[in-house]
Order: sequence, then C-alpha cells, then structure tokens
Amino acid sequence: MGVKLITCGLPYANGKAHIGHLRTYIPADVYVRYLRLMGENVLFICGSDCHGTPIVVNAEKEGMHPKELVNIYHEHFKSVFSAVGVEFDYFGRTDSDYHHEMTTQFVKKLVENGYIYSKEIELAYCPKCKRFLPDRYVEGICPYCGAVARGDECDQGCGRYLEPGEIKDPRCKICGTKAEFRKQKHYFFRLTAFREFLLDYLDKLKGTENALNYAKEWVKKELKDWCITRNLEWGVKFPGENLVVYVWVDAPIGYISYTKEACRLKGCDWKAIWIDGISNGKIRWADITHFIGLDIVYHHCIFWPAMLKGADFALPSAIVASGMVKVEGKTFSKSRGYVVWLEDDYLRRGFHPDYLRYYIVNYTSHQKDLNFSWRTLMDKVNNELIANLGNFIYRVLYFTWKNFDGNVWEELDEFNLDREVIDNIAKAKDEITKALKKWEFKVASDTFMELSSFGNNYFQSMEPWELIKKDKVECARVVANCLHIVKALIVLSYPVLPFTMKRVAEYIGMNLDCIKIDSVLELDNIKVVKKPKPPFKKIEEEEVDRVEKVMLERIRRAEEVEKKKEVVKIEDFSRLDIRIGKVLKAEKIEKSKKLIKLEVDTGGEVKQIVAGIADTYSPDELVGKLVVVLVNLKPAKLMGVESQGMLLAVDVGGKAVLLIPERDVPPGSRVK
RNA sequence: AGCGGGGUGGGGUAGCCAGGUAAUCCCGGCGGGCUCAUAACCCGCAGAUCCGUGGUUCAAAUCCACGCCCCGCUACCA
Repeated sequence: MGVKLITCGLPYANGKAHIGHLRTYIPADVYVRYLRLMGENVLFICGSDCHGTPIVVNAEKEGMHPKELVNIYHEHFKSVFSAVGVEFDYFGRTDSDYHHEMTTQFVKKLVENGYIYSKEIELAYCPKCKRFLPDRYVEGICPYCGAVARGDECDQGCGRYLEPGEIKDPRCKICGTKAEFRKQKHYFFRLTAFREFLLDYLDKLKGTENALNYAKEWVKKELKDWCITRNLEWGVKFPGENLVVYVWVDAPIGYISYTKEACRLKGCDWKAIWIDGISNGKIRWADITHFIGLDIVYHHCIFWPAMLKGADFALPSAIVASGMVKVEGKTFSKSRGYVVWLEDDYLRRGFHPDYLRYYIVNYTSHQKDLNFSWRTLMDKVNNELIANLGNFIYRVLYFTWKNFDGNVWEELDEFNLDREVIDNIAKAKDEITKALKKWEFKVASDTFMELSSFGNNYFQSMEPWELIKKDKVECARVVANCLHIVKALIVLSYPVLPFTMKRVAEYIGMNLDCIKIDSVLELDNIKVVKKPKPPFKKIEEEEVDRVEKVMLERIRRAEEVEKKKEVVKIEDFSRLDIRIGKVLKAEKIEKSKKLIKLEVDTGGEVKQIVAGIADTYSPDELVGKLVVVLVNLKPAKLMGVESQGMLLAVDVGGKAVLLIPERDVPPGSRVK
C-alpha cells in the first residue's frame, strides 16, 4: 500500500509554542490517528524552520549564534508537541546537513531547468548593523499620513500597505541608523512561467475552500517573479554565490528532506512519494496533504507547487488550512497579550492535553476562527467531556465492576447486540469516516459525543439499576450492550483524546496500538479487568480564575507598553514650545549629584533651568553653548531651585547627551 | 485601497451550491423526573423579523443587486 504523507507547517524556531500553533498541529495529528485507525499507511512529518533574518537578529540580541537559538526552540517545540500528544514520525530541522544538501540539489535543478535568473535590485541596508534590511526591519515616515510606519505597512497611522522603497526617511529598526539603498545582484524564480500550470493545478487540488479560493484569485490577478536570495550568512548557500536562499524557498523543501530522513530510518522510499507520484492528466500527483495556517496559503498553494513543478517533483494533492485563533474573543496577538503560551500557561498549570485537543477540534469547523477562552474550556470539559462522555463510560464500567465483578458473560449464554445499538455505532463510524474526508473534525468529534449521548439515553431507559434487582440476565444483556458502546467510544474518540482513552482502554484490557475502526462493530467478551476511575478530572472555577487573572495582567501590561507607542497628532506636538537657547551661566547645585542650574537666553527671555546633566557636562563647558529647550513646561522646584523649562537631551544609559543645533542659529528660534 | 472569507435564538453550528410548511444539533437558561454515575443522567419548555434595503419568484436564510459590520491576506517577518 502506498504511503500517505501528512505534513504540518514548520514552526519557526524563534519563539515559544502558543495556542496558535496547535490550531494546525492538533487537527493534523487527529487526522493522522484516524487515518491509521482506518488502516492507512501514514507518514507524519514536521520540523523546525531555522533560517531567516529574525532568527539572526534575535540571536544577536541574545548574544548567541543562530544555531544556539535554534537549538533552544527546536527542543522546546519537540517537547511541547510530545506533551500534547502530537506525535510526528520525524521532526527535523532546516539547519541540518541533509536539508542543506536537499535544498542545494533542488535549487540547482531549478537553475538547470531555466527557471532562475539574476537581476540587480536596490535594497535597504543598515551601514551600522552591516546588514540588508527586510521591509519589516525598516522604519520611517508614511508618505500618505506622516505617521511612523514600517517598511511595508503604515501600521500605526493610516494602515496603508506600502510598496518597497515608498517609505520616507527609512531607518534601521534595530539600531535607528539611517538606511541606505544599495544595489545588489539577486536571483529570481520565474514564477510567471507557471501561471497556466497553477490555474490548472489549483482547479484540481483538494483541500479546504479557504485555501483554494484564495490562491486561485491570487493567480488570476497577477503573478510576479519571486526574489529567492538574501544577503545573509545564516541559511542555505545559493550555489556559487555569497548569498543564501530565501527561507521561504528552503523551508518547504524541509517537507522533502524530512521525508527522506524519515524513510532512511524507517526503510521506506522517499522517491516513491515525492518523485514518482501518480500521473493524472498533465499533473503528477503525490499523496501528500499539507496542514497549514491560513496565513501561509499562498506559499503552499502557489510558490511551492511552482517550485516542485519547476524542479520535476510530484505535486501535493491536498492543502488543508485552519482558521485563525482568537483569545478571549480578541484577535490573537503576542504583543497585546492575547496569547496562551502552551508551556507556561497551559501545561505547567496542570491542564490536561486532551482537554485542549478536544477544545481545538470541537469548538468550531476547522476552517473557521477559533476563540479560546478559559471559561469555555471549563464549560466544555465539565459539561461535555465529563458530563456526557466520561460519565457514560464510567457509569457503565463501574456498574459492571460493582454488580458483576467486571464480568457479565457468566450470566449470558447467547448474546447479540440490540439493533439500535448496532445502528448507532455503525452510524457514528460512518459519519466520522465521512467527516474526515472533508476535514470536518468538529463533526467527527460531535459524532462520538452523540454516540455517548445515545449511550446515556439507552442506559437511562433500560434502568439496569432496577433490572439488577429483578432480572440479572436481562441486566447483563443491557450492560453488555453498553460495554460495546464504551468500546466503540474508546476507539472512535481515541484520536482526539489519546491520553485518556489509552488509560480507559486498560480498564477493559484493550490495547489501542494496532486497533482498527472496524472493530467497533465486532462482538467481544468485554470484561472490566480493574476497578475503574472517572476518566476525566473536573476543571475547578478557581483554576480558571487564577489563569484568567494572569492573562488580564498580561493584557494590562501590554496595553501600557502600547500606550507608550501612542501616536500623537501634530496639534499635540505644537502644544510644546521648543526653542533654541543660549547658555549664559551655569553652576553646579550644591549637595546634588547631577543637577546644574543654568541661565538660558531663549530669545528675549532669560530662563532659569535646572538640568540633570552634571554626569556628562561641567558647568564651564556649557556656557555659550546652543541648546534645545522646552520653554512652556510647567515650572517645578528641584532641590529647592525653580526650573522654568527643560533641556532636551538623549538618555544614554543614564547619562545625558545634549541636543545641539547643527548650525549656528539665533536664540529663541522655534523648533518644529 | 484591493482581494478572500464570513454575519442564522445568549455562545458555537447545520441548512445556502441543486429556493418549498420560519430552521438542525451541542452548550447555556428555566421547569420536572431518576438515583447506576464526577449534583453527573433522562424528559419537557422558553428563546432567532436567518445583518439591512431593494429585486427575481406562486414561494428566499437559500438566487441577484446595493449597503453596513467582523475577520484574514496583500509576495523582501517567518
């Protein structure tokens, strides 16, 4: 049987795992587990995305080599994934030798096939950092509204999208130095050559509509050739040049290199997956499903297939994009505090991974936005998992244990499942199978909850607690039916709740390792082999209060930071009367560490100003200097001396550096 | 600004593509029942002008047009 390859978008090894990541990984893992349940031969692949400017910048900030930074997050992701039960067959990294090798081969193939050309382009460069600046590392003035803007977007002003080079007064966002524009030879991928191919491909590609529609529109609209090299040390070298290939070129190639590694370890054939495929029409299809976030649709539906086609690989057959995550009703945002960190907020606080798995899969359809709220988590766990599913499983197992010592079969000579029990189990199995074909994980999980609900109903209407007193055989028959529902529930919900169901399965001596979905309808002499415990632990109100408090505090702090970045209007600025002043007199204030009393001519008026600059300046050197003064500041007394204004200076590690006009200007000149 | 997705009882959804009695299911609310079960389970009830306006039609949540609102994306952040 052919191998089905399932991948997840590669996590960027530059920060910790948060709930947004799991929006993609958990459904993918659930899908993989269901596929295996249905007898498919699946390879589940992922790994760290380790290159790119942000990692280099961040590593510098932390005083380490990019590799060290990557090591940290690579291990972090691995441990978090394992803690939430996302079990990849292979979890690689793009800074490994095998990946560099694969990427180099891939790029060479593109060159060989004539899809790469070079061109000189102008790019922003920071002479101090000695680095070319991606747009998001450029800060300047928005040409439309005058607000401070990023290189690609006026994020604090008018919100307009800016074309590269459009921004005024570009500066390096990291060090503030004025950016230069430098000419540089770069390599481009002839994406435009794939327009017809992509239109045809996207027409036949399977996946969620949110991904496909979006990509189709994009291709119809306009395609540009794609610049695929960067001036950076860290990354995969572009053959024969002192450039690296752009991370978005090498990252998806990770899907291939990781498959190859996985196959080397497991003894399968990576070429059968990525090269051979199955031809249908003009397209050579590979049995590959990419699970991704909505934000990287165009990479996976446009750039990636074009790259694969251009390098003679087979093409993925499905792209499944998950919706976005909201936190407590607000758009997910790390900077605004609307984030749930998996390690610190969730796992370390003792929340069970299965709860989160259920929440993510069951809250809404895979394509829609998912709102995470702690209170909803509590509601869903306590009222759904526990009250419905957990309760049914437990009441049946415990009833069996208590009244039959775990074995109902001694009472029964002959046994058949009730028609309605068979029908309901069969229906659940079919519905789940159908739902998975459409990546409707909510429908799948609702379905086993429905079966559990049926179980509760059945139990209730049969009243085994009454039967046990009157008719033990009939009671055993009812319980046997219930035990089969329990078995079906374990199997059908196992992909969503692997930790819990594995434990529950032990109560009936069942091994889930190689279990197949068809077994839900097979008759078994199910016995309860050890004293059952309730499958789930409730989430207490207090736990939610506590974690909500942490979150609110985080949001509050973020808002404070945000306030500091607040945009002011020109009118606000013009309320400040800032003028050039000439220092007439200066003397140190006795007993103070760094205060100097100055007399400053601000044009027709001599002001007495106290400034905390004695660390850097002596009174003598100040006399005669031109300085910048805020003159309409409300007077205040410092160490008993009145100050009628403020000298403007830069604070460099607590030391003042005065602002001085660059040319000789008359005192009193207004600063604007 | 452009493009994409979406707006159905308090929350989440089904239905829309193939119009047909005013609408599915889950959670929550209210009332009752049961006691095997983690105050769990079972039954019943309330609650929606299906974003607005106009159009097509015998008939619209469903089709068309315009408008409003929310979300996402826009290639050199990954």
